[in-house]
Amino acid sequence: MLDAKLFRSELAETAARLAETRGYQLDVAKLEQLEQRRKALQVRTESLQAERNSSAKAIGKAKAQGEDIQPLLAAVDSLGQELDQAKHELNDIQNELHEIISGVPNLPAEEVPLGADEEDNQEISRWGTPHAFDFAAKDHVDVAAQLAHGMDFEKGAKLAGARFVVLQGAIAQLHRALAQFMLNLHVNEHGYTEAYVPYLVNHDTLYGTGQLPKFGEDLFHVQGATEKQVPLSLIPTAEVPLTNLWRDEIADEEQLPLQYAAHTPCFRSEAGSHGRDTRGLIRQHQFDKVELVWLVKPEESMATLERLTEHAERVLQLLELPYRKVLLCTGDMGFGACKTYDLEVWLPTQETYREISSCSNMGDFQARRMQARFRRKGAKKPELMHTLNGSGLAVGRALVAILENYQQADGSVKIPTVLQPYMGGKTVIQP
RNA sequence: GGAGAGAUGGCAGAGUUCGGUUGAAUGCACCUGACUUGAAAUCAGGCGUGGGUUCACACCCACCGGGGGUUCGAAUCCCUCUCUCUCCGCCA
Repeated sequence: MLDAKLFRSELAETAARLAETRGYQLDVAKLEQLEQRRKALQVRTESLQAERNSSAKAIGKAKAQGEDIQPLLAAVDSLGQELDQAKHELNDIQNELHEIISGVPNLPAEEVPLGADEEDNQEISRWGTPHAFDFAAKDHVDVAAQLAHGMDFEKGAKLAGARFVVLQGAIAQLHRALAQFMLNLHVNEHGYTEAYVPYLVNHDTLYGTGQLPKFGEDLFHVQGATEKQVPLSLIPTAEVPLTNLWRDEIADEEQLPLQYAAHTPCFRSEAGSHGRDTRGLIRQHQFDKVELVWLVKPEESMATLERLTEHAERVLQLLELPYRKVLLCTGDMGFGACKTYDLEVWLPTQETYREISSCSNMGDFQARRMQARFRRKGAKKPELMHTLNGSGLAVGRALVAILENYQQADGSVKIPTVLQPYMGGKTVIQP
């Protein structure tokens, strides 16, 4: 959420910037009108409340002294009704304002290139050289099909439906090895605190990181056995629980920066992507991810984004997977981000780079929703933190990349050196 | 699953019986000043969060787990939800 003050004192500029960067049309006239009414109503409501408070005190005093309070009661007779009405009107307006404002995306950082979609993203760097195959390279589905136990989409469909998979044998083990390797790397070498978190979260938590109210249809919602139980939702990423660890908290300055890493499954309804990436493991309703989250002081967030991205890159480098780093343009960034790097891994059969990590600085956008704050030493007022998150990496897509990049002519798949200790020393998965 | 107790400011902990000047006693922690060579101890003062009006000074409003209700007035009474703790049962 953007600072409400932007919608009051700098409405025109904010609207122009949102249109320029995000193609987001802010209804300026409506906001102005609502804001005007809000102001009048709030002043009126609060002065009625002040009046009620002082009357109530006067009545209390008179009663204590044994005076007749009937005339005083008569004097405030109509006040209650008036106040009720003013409160309701104010409440309606504020709800309306909040609904509009909480649906406005974050403003991109200055240095983010202007653009409408992924066409305008900026390639920053490339690492590694795509392997030249002297045989016809297969995609990960076909590679896996040749192995003793593979990737079983039919079983996935039987058990749950489309976009679910069952992994078995060496592939399942490789999948686990990847997650373990990543988490160990970040915890042991990059300073992250390992966290185990709930996979089901409440609506306040989802609001905090920006999934609600606007993107509820991207999630799986879970209702307990009784109507009375509070509704929960499956996390679409560990960013949600990790970042919300500091919702409604005030940290001491010395506690920052905070950095968390967690390996969790992620659940996405993929409501808007019917027909996209239907083959293989690329786009599933359930996938595993190692997520990295930072909570920092505002002045440190941009430098932290670089570090966070390097940590994700390090995973690809150690796995020896060719990738490129892309700076997303204003139009392609997520709702809450002010700057995002995507890491894209090389997939030989698609002859293209596919997203495997997304690292974002959310600025104070989530922190404001969550009221995640810190207090500088000696300062009276708490300040909003900045939050960042990045995948380090998506486990399923990393598995895809390995199967495709490490396949050999005989149908076997080499195991990347760094994963071999996690595979009982095995160096290759045989057909 | 059954029975009971509880949720108050950074922490601890009064207030809830019998609603009234209580944004909330007291202690600890913390900050500022005095004393001191320095520190400790002591003394004095300060010390929650969010929001609104205002150039500002300042003033006002809301908040005692969440939501709703009763009332001129609710931390205090009623309803409801959530969470925590104790005992029994069950369970990975």
